[in-house]
Amino acid sequence: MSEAVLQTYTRADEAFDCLQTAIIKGDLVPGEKIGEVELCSRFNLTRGPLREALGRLESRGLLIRRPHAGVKVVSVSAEELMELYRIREVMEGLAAKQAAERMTDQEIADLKATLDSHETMIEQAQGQAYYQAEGDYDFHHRIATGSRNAKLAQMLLGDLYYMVRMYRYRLSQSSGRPHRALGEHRRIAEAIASRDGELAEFLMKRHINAARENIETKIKTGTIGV
Amino acid sequence: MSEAVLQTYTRADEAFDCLQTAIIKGDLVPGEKIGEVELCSRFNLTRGPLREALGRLESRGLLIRRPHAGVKVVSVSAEELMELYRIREVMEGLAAKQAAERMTDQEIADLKATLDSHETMIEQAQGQAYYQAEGDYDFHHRIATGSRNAKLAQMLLGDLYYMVRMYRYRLSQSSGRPHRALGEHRRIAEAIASRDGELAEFLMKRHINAARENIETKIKTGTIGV
DNA sequence: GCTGTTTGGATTGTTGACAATATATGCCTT
DNA sequence: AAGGCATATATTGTCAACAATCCAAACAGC
Repeated sequence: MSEAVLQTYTRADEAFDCLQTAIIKGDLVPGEKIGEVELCSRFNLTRGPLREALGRLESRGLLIRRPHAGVKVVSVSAEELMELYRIREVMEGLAAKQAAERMTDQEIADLKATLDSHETMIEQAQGQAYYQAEGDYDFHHRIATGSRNAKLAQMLLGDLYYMVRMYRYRLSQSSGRPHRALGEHRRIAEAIASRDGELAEFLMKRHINAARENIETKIKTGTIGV
Repeated sequence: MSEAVLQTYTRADEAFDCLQTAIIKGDLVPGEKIGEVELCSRFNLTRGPLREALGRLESRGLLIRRPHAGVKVVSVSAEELMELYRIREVMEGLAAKQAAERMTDQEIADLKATLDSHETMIEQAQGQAYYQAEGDYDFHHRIATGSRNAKLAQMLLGDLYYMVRMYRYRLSQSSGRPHRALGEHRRIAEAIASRDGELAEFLMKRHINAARENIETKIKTGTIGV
């Protein structure tokens, strides 16, 4: 949670984080119109920083704001979630390719260590969806930053992942295929370790596509609903 | 410029547009620290809407804002421009693929008409870089929206294109290969018209990659500088 | 009884003033 | 004379009040 060098943490940042997590966790239900003053009293903020945070959130597409008509959290649909995964597929494929070319040996070692701890977490806390999700997020996070592509990492970490996590909370944990996902993660890490960019890209794209299909079938079979 | 249904246009939006175009056009030089009050007097704004706009711009990565230390426009590098094109390659490839699957016949006809007018523009105004750039932007814009992928279109049109256009203005027009680009555009349009998604994706990726290489060689040979 | 208008209330957008913080200058110490 | 520290200024972050706008309910007209 706490970053290394934490410059003066302004109220607007606080508001931004609060609202973002609230949206992701579903505390702010989508579609419902919500007033600024209520948000202020709910998060102990004033309207100045709040409005700045709202502007940022709107720019990131997490909420819609019509002038003089209030804000509302974006309503979600299964199709849009699928579209998000299609974007992730190509972007994370690129990230994996560039990571294979540019990651340092140390970063690769850390990546593998992450997978080890992830494995023990899965064994110990079976079905503890939260840790699985966090481990999955950590893996993809490392590859995104390892791509050495600032804009790519920004778009993945700053936009897409928050969106996906929002859906995830709403679906009360999606994947539920920890072992298979872990195996796929390992193979991606191996491809990166052997500096095989094309293979890493291919495996990553297939990995995300599999996750997408997994969710799609669950939605279609009615296992989970949106 | 003027959109069809223009909801009440708030000052913050105005500030956002002003600053964005100023950044893209280079009126705000990168790296230079600039104060809020100066920005206000320069664009006839007050600090409230200005700050909101600054938040949005920062969220989009066009400027960096350190608390109590002012804002500065992102400084650009040739490598970052190359990274942008790599992102464009995969994302627009996806857009082309989905556009081939989802565009209406009317949209495809419009796309082809766009290319026709683009051709006449190139013939009439040889070397008029501005129109070439606009035509190119129009083509890619149509495909992005035609993908029926809201988030993809938002990321392309809302983030990447502004970045690329910023660099473009700074390089005082890049491509300079209108005929070849037009031919590539036509082949992409044909692939979309024949509903061949994979081909459209392949051609689009190659098209953007070629543009990237074109700029890269120009930078390396010193034809243009950043 | 229904539609169109009008008025009232509430909410958002905006403004200006106040407080907190970082940078820069000058002084003191070594 | 050079470096570090303290102060001072200027700039940003924050706050509370004002003005503009939209939504809803009530009333009049058909």
